[in-house]
Amino acid sequence: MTTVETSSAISVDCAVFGFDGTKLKALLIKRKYTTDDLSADDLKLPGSMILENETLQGAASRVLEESTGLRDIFLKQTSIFSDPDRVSDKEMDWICRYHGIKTRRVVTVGYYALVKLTDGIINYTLKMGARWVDVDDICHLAMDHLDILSDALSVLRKEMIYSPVAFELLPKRFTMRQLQNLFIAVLGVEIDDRNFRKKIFSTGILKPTGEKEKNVSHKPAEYYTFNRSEFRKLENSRNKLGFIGNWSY
Amino acid sequence: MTTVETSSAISVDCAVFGFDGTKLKALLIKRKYTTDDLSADDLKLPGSMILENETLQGAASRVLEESTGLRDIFLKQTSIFSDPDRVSDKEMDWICRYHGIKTRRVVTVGYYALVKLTDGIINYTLKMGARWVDVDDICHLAMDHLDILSDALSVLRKEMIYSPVAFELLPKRFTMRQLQNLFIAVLGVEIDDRNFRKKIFSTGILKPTGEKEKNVSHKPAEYYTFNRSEFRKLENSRNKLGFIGNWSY
DNA sequence: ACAAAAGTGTTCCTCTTACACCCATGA
DNA sequence: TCATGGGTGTAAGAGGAACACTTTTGT
Repeated sequence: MTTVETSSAISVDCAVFGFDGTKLKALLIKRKYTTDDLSADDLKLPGSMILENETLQGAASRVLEESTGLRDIFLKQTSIFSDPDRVSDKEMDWICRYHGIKTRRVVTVGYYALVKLTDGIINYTLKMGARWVDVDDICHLAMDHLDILSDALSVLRKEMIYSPVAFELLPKRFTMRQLQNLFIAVLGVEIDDRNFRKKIFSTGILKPTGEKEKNVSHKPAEYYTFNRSEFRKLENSRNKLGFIGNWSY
Repeated sequence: MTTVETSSAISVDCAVFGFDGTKLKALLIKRKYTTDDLSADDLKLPGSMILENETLQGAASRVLEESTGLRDIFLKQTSIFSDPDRVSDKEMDWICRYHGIKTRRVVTVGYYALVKLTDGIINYTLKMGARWVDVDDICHLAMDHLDILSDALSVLRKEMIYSPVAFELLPKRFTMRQLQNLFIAVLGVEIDDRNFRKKIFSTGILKPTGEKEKNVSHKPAEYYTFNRSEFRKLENSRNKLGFIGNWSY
């Protein structure tokens, strides 16, 4: 039996996703404190150490509110990053200085959040010195934040297929095309227009608003809303357990 | 910006599952140190604090090896349990004494492991004072370990449907009936014999051994093995991305 | 009138489901 | 010979995939 005293700092880092109608974006912030060794212009995910009386979920919510001004947004845990060497010594110095703590090790818990992008939020995040960057264009981040982001993205992909998280990324009213573009952007696949509409409508979770696009130089598209209560009903009548061994992939 | 010094002990707890041909079992251990307040006969999941230079996965592997004598078994992270009040003060005393540490808070990371039950392992675990208990019969565990176990079970259920983890729980050679019973036990559903065989065979991931049961008072069943390389092939040719919006549940 | 995106149906095919009887063995 | 579980086929229905043209609007 091992009885070594061992304790670690625990942080959360949030991959915050938004969708601009065409591209999937992630919220990145500039590191505020830089030293000679660490370049001033690299980006990181919003994150924080957890406070004494906080759950991890609570810490992640707080981070989200600090960086976007939003409460009650979709937020879910992904993985934990616990490699003892996940941050270099230099990075460790930075972290201790930035957070005003002293520790030899930081274990971080990844979260992913989904945000409905509006002008208000974009302005707010800009004011906070944050940026919404196309996920496809992100090839480097501070520390292991690219790993955390990639992991979050892969979780998002899975969830998009099996649960209606898509609607967390769309405005209240949206067109079929926006919904379809979202699937295309996140999953990176081509989707047939007709089959897509058929499939979505067959679930009955979309409610037509009767309103249409205006000032578009083509046939205006109808706006829909997500019928969450209808979805709940479907969810409860889940008799789809014949799905034994979908191992075709 | 909050700059409170904060650090926590991090532990791992492992839900270790085994299958005896009919029932799904979990490995439980008795708490070794008891006090006046804590009853001596409650059970917990195998677990440990993480050591200084260990990843979480490493700590979980170590726990598994300590409690089963096995290395290289299936092991995967589930969730993190970080409620500041997840263990009572009394429990906290026990933990500090048991692990020889001093801390105000323990965050624990859940893992689930899958073990091929053999006489060897059952004997080993018995010698270690551990027991294999029907998961259906477990209604109380120390601390929040029942939550951790339930969470692990729900992850196992999902994984059983979408990936071939079933074979981690079966001996190298197994009959169709064993495989089917495993699905029934884990998923809690009825499964039609003929459709099940058809589905499994159609994937091509089972290799007949030509060998049959002996000394059974009925037509002897054939033994099969899991064709992992064939599965890898299937896995790589995953062109099943038409699965858009399986929200029928 | 033209450019641009919205909206709409049908056919083919695969996969899922439901269902009942004979076979091989040990007792 | 009987009890026990192993092993097999088919038909009907649902859901997925592929595919092309007309409609509405702004310019």
